[in-house]
Amino acid sequence: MISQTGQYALRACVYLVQQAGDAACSGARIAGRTGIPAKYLSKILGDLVHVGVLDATRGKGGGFRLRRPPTDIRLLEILSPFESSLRDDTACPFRHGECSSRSPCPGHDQWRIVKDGFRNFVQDMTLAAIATSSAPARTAPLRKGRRT
Amino acid sequence: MISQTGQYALRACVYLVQQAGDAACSGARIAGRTGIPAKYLSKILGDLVHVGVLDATRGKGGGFRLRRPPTDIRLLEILSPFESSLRDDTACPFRHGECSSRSPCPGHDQWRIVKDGFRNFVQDMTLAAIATSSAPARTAPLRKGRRT
DNA sequence: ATGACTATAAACCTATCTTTATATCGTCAT
DNA sequence: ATGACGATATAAAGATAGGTTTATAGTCAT
Repeated sequence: MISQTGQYALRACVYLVQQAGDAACSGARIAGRTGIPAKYLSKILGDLVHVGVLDATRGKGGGFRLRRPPTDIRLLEILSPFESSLRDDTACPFRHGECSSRSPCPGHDQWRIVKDGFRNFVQDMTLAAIATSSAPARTAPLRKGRRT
Repeated sequence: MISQTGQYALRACVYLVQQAGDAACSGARIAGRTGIPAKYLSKILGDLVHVGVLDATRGKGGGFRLRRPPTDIRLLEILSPFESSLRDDTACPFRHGECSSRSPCPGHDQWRIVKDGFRNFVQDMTLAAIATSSAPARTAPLRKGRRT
């Protein structure tokens, strides 16, 4: 449901939150602790720099760090560079072309509940919420069935 | 959320239900009507024969047809040959190893609601339900949050 | 009637292209 | 010089296409 790459991105960011605060964290270090293949992770982290989730500083003592506080980063932001289904609104999987909200195919509504469940999850859940080992700390309540 | 291939499989089966009943339908015909690349579809349909969803007869007048009544076929059956996430139970996307139902990470429960929503959908929804153009005709009610 | 021919259609095998996952090398900062 | 990011190449998987083989059913001449 979430691609390997997407999961790597999430896990790396979670680690950065836990490693909290001060110094930057090298890619190699994150890879070691999270069990993600080091070289591949470096590419992923690079993408997260491009979209503005991470900051990178090179050279000795450099590494990656979150650009904004984790309470302000939604999972959607971390995942969307890697999950095409989150970027372009995928069409109805049951019909060829002619299936919209206006003339829905059977199953359309039920499917949207599922799809929206996923989308709302990554859209409302913050990085802080999944990283803090304490209480759920849900910043925004999950609302279901929001119509598009 | 559902792979291209999985969507093709669903759409082809839906077409077979609509084309209802009697004669077998050639792969080329299905491809033409559903807009699915013909050669690729033939491979997909072959897979669906292997798992017992479809019957195939060769030669003139041959083609594909459903092996069982569509009210008896769950979407899960059609999708599982193509969606690895439906076959092997994917682990928690937020943590490395140590995250179970017993010691859940934050976000674990919310994520399971989303994941179960998807799984229950494909598990409960029948092919007939998404193919009949009339009322939803939901055979089994969707239950949510069933714990594993 | 019956064998041969032909049209039809699935099955199979391989080749290409795109996306995803991974490794190698180069570049920059201290 | 060394630690660490960055861009580029390779590998594997998913998606697509081409062509050949095999099986079946109808047709047609003898």
